[in-house]
Amino acid sequence: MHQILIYEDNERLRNSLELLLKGMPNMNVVGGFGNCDKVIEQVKNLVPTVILMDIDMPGEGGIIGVEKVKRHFPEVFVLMFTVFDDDERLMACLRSGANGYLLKKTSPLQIIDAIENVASGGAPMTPEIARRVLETFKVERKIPSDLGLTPREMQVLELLIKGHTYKMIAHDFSISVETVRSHLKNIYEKMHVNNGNEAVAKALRMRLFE
Amino acid sequence: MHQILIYEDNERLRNSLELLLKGMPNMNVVGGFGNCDKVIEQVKNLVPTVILMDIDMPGEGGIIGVEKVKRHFPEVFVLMFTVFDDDERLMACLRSGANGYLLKKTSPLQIIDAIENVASGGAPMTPEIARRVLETFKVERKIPSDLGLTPREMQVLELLIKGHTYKMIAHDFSISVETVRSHLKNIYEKMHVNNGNEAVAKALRMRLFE
DNA sequence: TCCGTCATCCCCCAAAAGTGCTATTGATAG
DNA sequence: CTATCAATAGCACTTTTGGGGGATGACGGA
Repeated sequence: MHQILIYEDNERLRNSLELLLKGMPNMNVVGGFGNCDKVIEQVKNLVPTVILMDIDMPGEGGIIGVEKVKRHFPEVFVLMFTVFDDDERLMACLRSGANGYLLKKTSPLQIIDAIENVASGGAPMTPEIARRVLETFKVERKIPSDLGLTPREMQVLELLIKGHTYKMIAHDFSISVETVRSHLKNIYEKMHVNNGNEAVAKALRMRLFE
Repeated sequence: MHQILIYEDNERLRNSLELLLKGMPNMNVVGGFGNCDKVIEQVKNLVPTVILMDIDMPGEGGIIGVEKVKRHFPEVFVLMFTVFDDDERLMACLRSGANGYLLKKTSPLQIIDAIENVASGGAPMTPEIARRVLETFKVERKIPSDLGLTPREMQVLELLIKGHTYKMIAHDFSISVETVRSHLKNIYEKMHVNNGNEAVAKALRMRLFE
């Protein structure tokens, strides 16, 4: 039996949802609210297993809502339910740990499906959303920007990032400090930076290391 | 009519797939191979619209395969199809631009579905895969880890990351170098690091700045 | 009011880093 | 065979950094 809590500011829609879900034999709607202002208390009291969460609500919206819920009750499944489909909000919800993301044009049948799905550990998304999530991965792929650093230079840079001094680096590789110096000079030149701090920042931002 | 190309080293499975897909009125299997060694040529000659791609194959596997295909023919949909479900490989495929990811335990019906889905711009994933993709997002979420840095200290650290020297920072804020020094000392202590490079790396890794 | 924190400033001093040169060796590519 | 390049090393010199002190005024909470 799924215990469902609904956050949706449009009363008519909220009522429709309640009706829809109550019509299912294995679903129980434990509550419905128009904003997330008291979401923590409400979840504590009503102990839902799945939350249907609208994004755009007066007062605290669904993005703050999912954050709060997931921070305090990570075991509760949160299913975002919204008309919005901009990447900004989508990513914000996903980062906050939303378990699924439905667009409001989703059919009632699919909503039921999604609830079953999320409750059994899945992550329901409309194909459209899934596509955009994958798109993000591609975008996140960092250009294998080639600075032309030699293998040795990469090793030296790596230790520099770890906070090692020239002396320590020299010792680690059993080479002279002067050599480390030389490598660093070349590294700085290739990276177009003037000191270690900048090089470290640039290297990490380019995802040369992680 | 979907033009389908199959990469799968298990011949029996490959034949089953061909049979299955050929049984559909709107699908045409244009070819099937046991590895990706000549994937570029093959795609060029057979002009598929959708590729079913196994990951583990002798010679060039599916990960190299999807990379090649997506680099040369970004418009062709690639559907990974594998027994492997480790995060490593999954992410590698997604980053390379795979359009969907199916586990081999997926039912024939779902495979048909997935092909239709991917061809219409969706991103079919098993619920299990979708869950893990979302999981990745959560992990990537930055924890607002609190080092207890004061506002001023944050400003100083920010400039340090930009590669500014103490002197430049002092000038930027119209304060003395000694003050910058003091701030940095406090910053290093709070961050438990011993020098600027380490501080820069730690700050960026903690996503204190971006 | 007193205590803690923040931001500011100062001194000293040693260690580390950065700059500009040169130079040798071995491997590799043309 | 030569030219290039990676890796090694050195030296001289300046600037920057880090660690150890200590001090002041302002502000805010207990």
